[in-house]
Amino acid sequence: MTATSATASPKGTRRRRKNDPESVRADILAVATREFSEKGLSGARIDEIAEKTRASKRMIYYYFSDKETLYLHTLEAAYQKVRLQEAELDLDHLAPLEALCRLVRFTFCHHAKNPDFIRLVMIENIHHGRFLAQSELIQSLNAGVIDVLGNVYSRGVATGCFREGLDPRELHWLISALSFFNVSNQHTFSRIFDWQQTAPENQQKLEDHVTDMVLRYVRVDREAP
Amino acid sequence: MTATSATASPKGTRRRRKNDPESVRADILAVATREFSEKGLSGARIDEIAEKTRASKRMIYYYFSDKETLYLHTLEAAYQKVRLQEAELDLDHLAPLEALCRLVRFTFCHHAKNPDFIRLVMIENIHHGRFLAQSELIQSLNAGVIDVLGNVYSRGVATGCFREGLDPRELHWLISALSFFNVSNQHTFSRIFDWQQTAPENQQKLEDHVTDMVLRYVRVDREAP
DNA sequence: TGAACAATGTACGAAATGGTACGTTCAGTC
DNA sequence: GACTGAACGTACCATTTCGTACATTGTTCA
Repeated sequence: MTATSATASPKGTRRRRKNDPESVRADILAVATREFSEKGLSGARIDEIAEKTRASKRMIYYYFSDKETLYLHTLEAAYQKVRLQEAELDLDHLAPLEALCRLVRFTFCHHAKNPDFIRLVMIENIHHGRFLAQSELIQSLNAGVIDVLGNVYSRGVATGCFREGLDPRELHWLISALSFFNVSNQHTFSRIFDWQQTAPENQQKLEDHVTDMVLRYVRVDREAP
Repeated sequence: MTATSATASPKGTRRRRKNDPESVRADILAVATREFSEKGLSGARIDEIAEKTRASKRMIYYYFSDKETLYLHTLEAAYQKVRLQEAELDLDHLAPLEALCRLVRFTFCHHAKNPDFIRLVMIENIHHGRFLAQSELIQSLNAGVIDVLGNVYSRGVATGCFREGLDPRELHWLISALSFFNVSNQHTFSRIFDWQQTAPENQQKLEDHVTDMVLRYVRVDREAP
């Protein structure tokens, strides 16, 4: 257990400040993530972030220079977090078909479980990806994702259960699209079509659809009997 | 030809104001659409919209009360415009398979051609669809979309070329997801995977993938020879 | 022609907002 | 213990930004 709240102090004693740079920085980043992902770059307010932090506004500028830099760090931290989670997925010991099935289901659920991240990516796209463009960190983080899928795919082609000629990057695009949209457009879609998209039973349906759709697309046409 | 710019006047003559409420309103809405879709609700500035308009800031408030109401009207107008374009699609005279193919390709291209609309929908989702929820207009506009797809689908089931048991609404969800993502995430995807997604040849590839994927999903499994 | 109302221009106000100046306290080093 | 740089608090500033008050011009209709 590390040093905690500086406000907790022996009663009556004049409260002494306790320096804890690491946790202050982390706290700011956590609050900023919530605020930016909720309200966007222009919608989020530095003053509000400051209020919700244990630290003060001064500290935000001390560690992050300005609003846009704070946003960039938020984005980077978010990518780092999700890619770390994804790295836990181990597909090498599975047969290609099962591996792909597992990968798709994981991607779908993983997106659904990280709406903050999805929203940050949406917001970054609204800004034409100009912050992401500044970050070599994010670029490098994501290179591996395609390789994982590429391995599964080529194993499947070798085994004869997957069609030839598909590009892993395009395949990843298809899987991402279906998983991303599930989170990004849940509000408009639910309201327009009067459909509780986020209800567990509907989420299950969609996950099955998406998985099934991808597998049907990649699998070889049914072999003649 | 209707009344035009009030700035054009016989030389030397003291410029007289010409009232043209319809076009002023339309002009404001057009500029607001660009600004909101580019920068979001909180990012767009009323003053900037006013500057880019032939009218003045006063007029914005005169016709649209406040910023949020202007945004709502922008959103409604955008939905109206795209649904009108979609209504031109006539599928009844086509065989189910061709009709579905045509519908998917149309949806994909239509999204690609209307990035402003897509961005507004993204922005609306960032706001949890709370403005869309206020608009009965938008709700009613979209009801028909499912019916069109539903008709094609049931015709296909009747003909025996489509599988049974699929829900038109869920089918629409899948088609939307693939078409929407193509526009909404083009920036991050292009940058992260170093892939010119918007290049014509890649757009063609994606359109083919998406169409093929949907058709494979809906078609009956290959009939035994 | 002249009310009466709709449409428009100009200038301004109050609050919000990003950012900073300046001073104080903490923690490690000689 | 004195010194130094990092870590932090408070108060403040300049600008932006939404919105409005007030005056003026256009248009329609009796």
